[in-house]
Amino acid sequence: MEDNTGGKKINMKALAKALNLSTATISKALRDSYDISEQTKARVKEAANRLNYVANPHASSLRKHLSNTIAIVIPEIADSFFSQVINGIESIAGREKYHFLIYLTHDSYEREVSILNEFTSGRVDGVLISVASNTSDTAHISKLQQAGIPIVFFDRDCAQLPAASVTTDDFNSAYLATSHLVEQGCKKVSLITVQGYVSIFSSREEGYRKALLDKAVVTGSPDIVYCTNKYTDENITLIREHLVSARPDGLLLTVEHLATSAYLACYQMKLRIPQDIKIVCFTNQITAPVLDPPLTTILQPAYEMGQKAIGLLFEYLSHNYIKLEEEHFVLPSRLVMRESTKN
Amino acid sequence: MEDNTGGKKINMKALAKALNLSTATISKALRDSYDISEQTKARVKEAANRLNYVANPHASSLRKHLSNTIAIVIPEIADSFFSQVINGIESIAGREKYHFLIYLTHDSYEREVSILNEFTSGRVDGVLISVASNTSDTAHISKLQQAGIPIVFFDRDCAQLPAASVTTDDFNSAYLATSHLVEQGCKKVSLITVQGYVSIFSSREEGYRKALLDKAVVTGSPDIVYCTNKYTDENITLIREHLVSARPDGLLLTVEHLATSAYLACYQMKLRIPQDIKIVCFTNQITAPVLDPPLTTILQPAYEMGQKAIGLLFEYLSHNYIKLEEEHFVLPSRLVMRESTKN
DNA sequence: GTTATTTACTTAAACGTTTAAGTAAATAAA
DNA sequence: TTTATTTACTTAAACGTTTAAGTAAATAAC
Repeated sequence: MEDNTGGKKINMKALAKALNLSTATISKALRDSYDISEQTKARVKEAANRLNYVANPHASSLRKHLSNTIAIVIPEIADSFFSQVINGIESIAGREKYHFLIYLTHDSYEREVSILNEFTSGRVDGVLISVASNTSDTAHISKLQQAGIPIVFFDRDCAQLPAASVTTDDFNSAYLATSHLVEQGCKKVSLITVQGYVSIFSSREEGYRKALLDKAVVTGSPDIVYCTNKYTDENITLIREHLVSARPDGLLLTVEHLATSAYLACYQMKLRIPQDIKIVCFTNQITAPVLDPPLTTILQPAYEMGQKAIGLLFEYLSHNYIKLEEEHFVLPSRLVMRESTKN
Repeated sequence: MEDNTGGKKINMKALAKALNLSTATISKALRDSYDISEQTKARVKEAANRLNYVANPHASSLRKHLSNTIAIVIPEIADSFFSQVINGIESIAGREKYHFLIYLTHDSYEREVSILNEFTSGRVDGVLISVASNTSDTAHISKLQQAGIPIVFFDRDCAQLPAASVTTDDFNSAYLATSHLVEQGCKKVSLITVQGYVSIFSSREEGYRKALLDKAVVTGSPDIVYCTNKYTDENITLIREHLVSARPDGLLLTVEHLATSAYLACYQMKLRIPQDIKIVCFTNQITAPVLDPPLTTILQPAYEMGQKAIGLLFEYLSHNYIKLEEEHFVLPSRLVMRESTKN
């Protein structure tokens, strides 16, 4: 590592000496400064290329107060939603000179705090974050903003904070999905969700509640099961118990991994989907159409959300002065109807 | 950004002045150096904490020639395999002081080359990579090794290179899966795969071929369809055409996203799984047991591969001198039998 | 009581860039 | 021809750490 005898660590000074120029000239030539002759630029670039010179990013960042690095902070990655978001981000940013640091909070507030606190150090130029579901105190986020680090929320935002956000219409989607279940004949729709302070869960819950209220004539009262936010057998048990005790004929699932758990719970209970119970899930899994039965989903614009979020950040960073805290985008989700809610 | 009037960018010098100490003392106190008194250490740490001081990582990295950053280079992220690998990596490294840069090659050799070339700059202390499927020339990798940057391959390695690798037993898994299909009664098993120089694909193909050879009495000759390595309608068409022209009664799918495509193709052709055609797929998707019908899978130890790969890198980086190029781990995959191959 | 050692610091150089300021030579303007 | 401007560089400081080397005071050894 330190003494890599093989690789000759070529730096700017070495390059300068090789070309009999000053490091200043090298630096400017490589960045196409106007006050270097074309001839010299060509000479420098050729040599840099030939010797595999790549500028040390730590030195540059230190000097320029710019890291050309963005932090992506998400709860989990084993989820097609976040995977697609990252793809969206990368589709915009890959061609730029930016680098991406990825941090997983595992949906823990404490981890989120300690991760974000570190960002005041200049490690990153901006942050894209989908907050942990139990994040209610937002001091760590405000602190970062006060330190001048731009933040864009995506998917899960903190409504109370003045910060840019790119979300989808969770309330509406849940409302539509619940209505859809009722319209397909469900008399007793339960919500299977996870506990959290985060807007997406509360919005989805509210959308669900509102739909039931509006359809009060045909539906029972809200009935909600709170699962853990990871794929475990525990959730299957929770859902099964609920199926036994509450006997719902419709389920709205708010998280991707709950689809598998709910299906398995129904199989185990010998409940037929959609004859005995109808199911809708918020998910972007590509397998939805080949499930047994094909799953009606609320498909979120994950890729586009990633693109929009990084787009906002870049716009801010390139000093096209936008007021980040005033930027709020709500991209529409889409209800994709399949067999699991067939009448 | 530059003049963040609100946030007072506190650095070591400011902290030193506030405590009437030199920066050297601050630096050492924060790193628990033996030649600072306990009293002073406490004072420094308290102040650092109170003032939200976080050391500038660019300055540290520049001075120490260590970035505490690892690059993860993968083809795609919209894939539960790589998601799980990243989770595995993070499970080991999250508690350490390391940061992760993520790079997507989109399975393009050219992108891979340009990404890796940049790593000679000192940006990262090590690289975890799963190479692009069309990577055959490995000069870019050797170059990095010669520059002293440790590399660990996972999943997709370059067999011809002397470098650490953590893979799974692709040949064997494909062999077992193919044999399983034959044992379940298939007379004509086709391989649906993607083209690539990468060992996983060639190994899986060889395992498939070998199994057919060994079972020559009952099976037809190898029949292989090469799809594109992303989830597109084009692949569904390719598979359908193959179903028509070759009339296989068994399919071995080598990539996760092909499961959905193959199922849809069969549905469209009114082929019943497993009665008319049996299917096995290399996939870690959690929905496998709730597909129609439940899918027999080759489940790869993705999480464990991530853990092992980062473990090797850390072992090397902490100067427990291991010869990285001699470390080769093959973790077993598991054939999980379900309805899709039922007799 | 003098000398050696230890303790707890400080000084200053270094890491590899970038950039403001400076400069000599060439060209243009007067 | 003298002065002003432009061209194409160089010098040197700065970014914020870390660390080798130095040092004064306190303690220990003799």
